[in-house]
Amino acid sequence: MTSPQSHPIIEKRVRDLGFRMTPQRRLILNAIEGSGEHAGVDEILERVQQVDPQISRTTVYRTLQTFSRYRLIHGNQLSGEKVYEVITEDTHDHLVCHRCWVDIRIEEDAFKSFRKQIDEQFGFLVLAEHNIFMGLCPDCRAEHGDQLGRFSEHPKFVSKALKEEQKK
Amino acid sequence: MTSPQSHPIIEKRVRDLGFRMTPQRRLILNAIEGSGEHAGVDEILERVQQVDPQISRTTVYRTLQTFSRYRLIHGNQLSGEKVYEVITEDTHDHLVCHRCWVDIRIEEDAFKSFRKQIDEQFGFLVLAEHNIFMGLCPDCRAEHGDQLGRFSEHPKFVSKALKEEQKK
DNA sequence: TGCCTTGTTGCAATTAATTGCAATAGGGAA
DNA sequence: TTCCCTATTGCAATTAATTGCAACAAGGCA
Repeated sequence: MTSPQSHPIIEKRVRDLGFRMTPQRRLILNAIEGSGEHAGVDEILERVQQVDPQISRTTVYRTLQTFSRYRLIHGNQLSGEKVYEVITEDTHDHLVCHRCWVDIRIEEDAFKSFRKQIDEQFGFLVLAEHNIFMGLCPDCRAEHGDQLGRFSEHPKFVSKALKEEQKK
Repeated sequence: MTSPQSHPIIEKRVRDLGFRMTPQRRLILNAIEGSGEHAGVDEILERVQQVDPQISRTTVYRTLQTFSRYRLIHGNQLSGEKVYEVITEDTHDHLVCHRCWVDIRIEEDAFKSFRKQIDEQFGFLVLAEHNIFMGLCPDCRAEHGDQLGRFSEHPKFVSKALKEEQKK
């Protein structure tokens, strides 16, 4: 399932920045790309170790940090968990529902006019991409109205919740 | 300097949610409000312990987590550090420069049309507020153009960098 | 006001994330 | 292809963040 070469363009960018393309890094990039859009650290480590169990957690942390810093990947806080995605030309944003945690992917276009407005008004160039905007999805609005309710639900991923269950 | 009652409205919201208003929590809220806009965990702990050195780091972590979860405060990832601000009626966003880290505060208005657009297009109600949008400020654009440069600068706060220096 | 329930605190222990360093290996140059 | 420089890795150690639990105290109720 895991392709030997994650993404030729990214690999080139890694090298162009003076970094070395190691098997570990390739696997990490694959793990991020291969797991839907958003991958957490644990999920990445697990996927990576399925191929090579030798790879250390340290390497994963360090790679994510380095690549984030140089904008090869993008880390985002998604309800408690920090998740990563690879930055490609295909930029987009996310609408995530506070209540049901559905993740609606939207194309950059929707954000473009905001960017333009900020440029005109402040002269500031917004580079932010892969934004996650929390809110309420159409279904939840229809069912519960525009209120968040007394409390927002606990921000747990299915995978994490499952793992917790299995422990017990 | 530190007012005995951080913010009557917030205190009410805390109680309304069924939480208890303890001296520790009051100090923590004060610490956040009192330290410009964005306060990191260490800064909060330091400020709080200036008044009552007994207050534990655990309590700070736990309060921030609980209050974030219930949207009394808002945590944001600002270049490596997680920072908090109290959520009041006065919502606003931030433009932070990748290069010089200047923080430009902008009123919600600029974001409103984006919100409206998303509502019309997807039926999704964007609640996200206190957003931090990274980009390039007018000064840096004038000096260096619209490129980020080969690498983005290390995301360190002055306060943190200072502390590091003092250690050595 | 004083009692009592139960949310909250602080300690200690646990788990997660980061860092220092010696060994390893990517990949440019010969 | 081989050599060599140095970025990267993995281990162990350190530091940061979370959790369990007994003691404490906020604040509703009599």
